[in-house]
Amino acid sequence: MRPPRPNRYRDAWCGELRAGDEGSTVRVAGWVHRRRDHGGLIFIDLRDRSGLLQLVFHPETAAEAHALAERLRSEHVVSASGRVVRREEGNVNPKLATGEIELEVVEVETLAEAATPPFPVDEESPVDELLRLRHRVIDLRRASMQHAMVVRHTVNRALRDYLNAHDFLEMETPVMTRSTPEGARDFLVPSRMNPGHFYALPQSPQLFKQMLMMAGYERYYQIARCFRDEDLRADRQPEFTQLDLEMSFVDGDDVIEVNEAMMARVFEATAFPVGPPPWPRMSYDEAMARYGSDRPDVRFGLEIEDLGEALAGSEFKVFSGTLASGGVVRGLNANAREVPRKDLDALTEHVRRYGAGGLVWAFVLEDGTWRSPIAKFLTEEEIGAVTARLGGRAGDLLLIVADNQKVAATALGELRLELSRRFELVPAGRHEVLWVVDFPAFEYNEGERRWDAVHHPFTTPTGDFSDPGAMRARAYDMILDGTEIGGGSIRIHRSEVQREVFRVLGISEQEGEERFGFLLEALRYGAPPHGGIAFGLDRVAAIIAGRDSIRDVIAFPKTASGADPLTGAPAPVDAGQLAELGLRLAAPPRAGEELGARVVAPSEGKSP
RNA sequence: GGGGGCGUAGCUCAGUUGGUUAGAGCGCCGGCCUGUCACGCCGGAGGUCGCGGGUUCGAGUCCCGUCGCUCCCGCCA
Repeated sequence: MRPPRPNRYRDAWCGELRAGDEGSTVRVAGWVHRRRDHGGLIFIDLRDRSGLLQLVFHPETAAEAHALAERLRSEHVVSASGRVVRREEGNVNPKLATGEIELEVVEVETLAEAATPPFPVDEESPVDELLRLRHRVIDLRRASMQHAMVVRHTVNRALRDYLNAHDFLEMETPVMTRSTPEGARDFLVPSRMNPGHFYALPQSPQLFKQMLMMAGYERYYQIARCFRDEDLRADRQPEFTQLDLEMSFVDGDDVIEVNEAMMARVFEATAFPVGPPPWPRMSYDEAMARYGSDRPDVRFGLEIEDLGEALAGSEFKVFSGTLASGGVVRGLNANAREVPRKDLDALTEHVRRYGAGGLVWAFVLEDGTWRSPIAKFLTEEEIGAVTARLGGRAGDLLLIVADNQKVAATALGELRLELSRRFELVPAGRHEVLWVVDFPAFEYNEGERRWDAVHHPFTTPTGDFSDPGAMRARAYDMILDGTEIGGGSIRIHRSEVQREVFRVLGISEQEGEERFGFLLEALRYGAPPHGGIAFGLDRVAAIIAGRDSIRDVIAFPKTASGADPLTGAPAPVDAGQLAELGLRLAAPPRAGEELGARVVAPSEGKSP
């Protein structure tokens, strides 16, 4: 960090003083991280954003400062001046960047006292996340949180640096808008001036950025807040941040190349170990077949193989019946490892969660036969063929699922991931980026009995509209370590194609006009071929910072129930506000005291 | 909407088969301590066992309900 502008509070950063500063007189300011009072000598670790610095208070040479230091407590805010001295041999603390020196304090001023924090500002013990969120200001002081925030900033800065240098314009789009349909539920904002009418918060700036292309802006980007009113997960928040970008007169290759260069810059800036682009591209079909997922984690093996050929003539009904009805039999080789019966049952339970009827397990024995509940139903040839297909050797555990194509793929894909967690199959420090391409354009929704867009309704499809299931989308996803971090496509730039897609999706002429009339109209006045992508910045930052939850890279996140324990949002509003908006509640709000925000307030009222 | 885990001191947790006055470490407060760095030593305070109901002579412990946190399925790119 650059030195601070000298003022009455400080002229140096705590964490940046070094042996070379020995002898200089400096003033530092920050929070009391720890105090070690020896009765005579007092040591205080002072913390600011740059790090820790040990202050020493000598009773003889600085009696007044020493007396004041006796009263200092954790998290008090102070400004202290003194002389930087080199520590004696043996007193050096190698764990501290500033460990070779310390500040011999001459004068200290308390700028603010602090109530005892509800939990320590250190990394030693885990703290309940609700408590961390309730006291987020304290939590954000911790070094690991500050690091996560810096990582996030570094990601943002690298993105902006790259895009600014490549003629992208940073442009803003409305947050109060008409719903842009990505399929999720919208957050709504009632309009006071238009009773009964609502704005929607954007699920993404999708249509606006397309219209910017139609307006001739060529290259656009935005770090955009997006909103989706759906149930949360560790990697999903009701509001989240996307890097959104769009380019005109481009093909998929153009977009992919720009984004590879951009993300390579991000990985470099954050010292995240990923190989240089170009990164591999894998078709959707291949990803589903080999990894059972459209966001394959390729950091470990355990690839899925099709066993249909090996079992084509099998008499075993579970296999023959599945194959006869158009299903598949697939499996993977979990390699040689001790897996007790209890764990096999747990793995079976795991695949059942994804719809599979069951899981067949088989241990390959020295003589090539199997120890397996189904061994007696298969011929020696079939066992040999399956073992060969899976590359099985003595001691290996083979796992097999028979089901329809989609269930078998998903179940085995999730089984792979579960095995990698259980047996820690991902090598430490290994990270892999790849693109998944050639997605199907449409997917048949059995429940609703209609076609859904796999990407979104504005993606250019290829193929014949008479057979939507066979059409492909000009779409691409960037996958990092088995997480989709970005997804984009070449958009539709001709209104007749857009109308055809709406027709496939069952959106009537009238409905299309009502919901997307503005887009269709813009298309009529000359739209350039264009395409772009959006990255989930929270996910990118979380992976790079090594965090399991995106909440750890968001300064003020919400809990899994969508509440903010810090501010108490969401909260009831008074009757007057509702009346102004022309709204009346169907049911009274639950008592505020019951909300998580108010339940835990352990140190309230405890002041210094 | 469904399933799993969790809820005991400020924090992190233990608490046996239901049994007297609910414990530990850290933190906090007080005392001692001049080279510590998660300082050390001595002493002390601190509890609506999430909340409500039930069973029981007796409930932190068993049952029912409920609230909250969290992970997952559904949902959601």
